[in-house]
Amino acid sequence: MAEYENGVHLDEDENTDAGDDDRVHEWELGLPAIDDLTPLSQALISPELASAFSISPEPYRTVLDINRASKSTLEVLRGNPALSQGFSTNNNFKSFAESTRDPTDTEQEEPDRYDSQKSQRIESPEEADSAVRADNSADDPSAKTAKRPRLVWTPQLHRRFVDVVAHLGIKRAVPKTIMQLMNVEGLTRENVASHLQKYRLYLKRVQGLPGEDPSSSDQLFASTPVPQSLRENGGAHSGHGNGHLHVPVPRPYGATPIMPMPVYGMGHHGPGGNGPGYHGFKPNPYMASYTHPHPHPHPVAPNDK
DNA sequence: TTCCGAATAT
DNA sequence: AATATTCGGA
Repeated sequence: MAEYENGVHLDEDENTDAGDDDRVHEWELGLPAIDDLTPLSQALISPELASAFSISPEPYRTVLDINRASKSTLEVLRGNPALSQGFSTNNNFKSFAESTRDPTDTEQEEPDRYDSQKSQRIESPEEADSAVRADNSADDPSAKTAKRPRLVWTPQLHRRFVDVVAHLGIKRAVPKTIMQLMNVEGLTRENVASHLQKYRLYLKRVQGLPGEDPSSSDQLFASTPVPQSLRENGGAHSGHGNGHLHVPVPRPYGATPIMPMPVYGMGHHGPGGNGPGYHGFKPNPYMASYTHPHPHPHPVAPNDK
């Protein structure tokens, strides 16, 4: 399937050597924010639909592969021939807005970036790429020993999280792996573990008891669709040798596309009247993959533990 | 030894 | 409530 796709093309009419970095930068700025794109984990068509129409299953590819690929792409774009590997600690996309920063800076740890302009958070890829902390007073450059400020799970981060977890499937979704695949600067395994714990609780709640008052649920979680790949399934991945065994039950569309309403953005307040209807997110082209909490939608091998 | 996950702490 | 830390067990 196509990856993040943007119909952007470069104009070749001008110089091609001199201000390359600038041009690349400019080009990058024109790209949609990472969160505006349909997530990699989200199949463009539902599995049911795919098999119903005999669409060849997408070759298995891990997010890791994709990350690596995009990294190479970026490096090629900026003419960096150093294509050595080793990604888990490298950040692919940063340095976007970093051209304005000190170019001699070699350090790239320490995820400290917090907007002093609280009212305007620009949605950009790097926003989700570095963990946003609530404090940036400590400047100990060593990532160890220094107590990191509490991680704030912004909608962007959570999105990424859900994305990765969905990709892995509930069984493979363990903190370390999630953390690696999320590839968020400064994000620790503990951070993920903690969030994962909570997320699992949330899933249990929601999948168990249908028809609940949305107001009683977490805003953050409620605003993110629960991928069907999380339905106590091994994760629809490489595992099966040849999967003709599935009984796809093609469900025609017109089902019940849920469009979770994002209501976050500002800090803690009750459901009182909020001023500006802050919407940071455009509706996602999610397919109707998740209708109502039906216990067993599909051919699911109860392959839990 | 590293990692996971539940319990517990802040 | 949200996130961190602890801790027993795989």
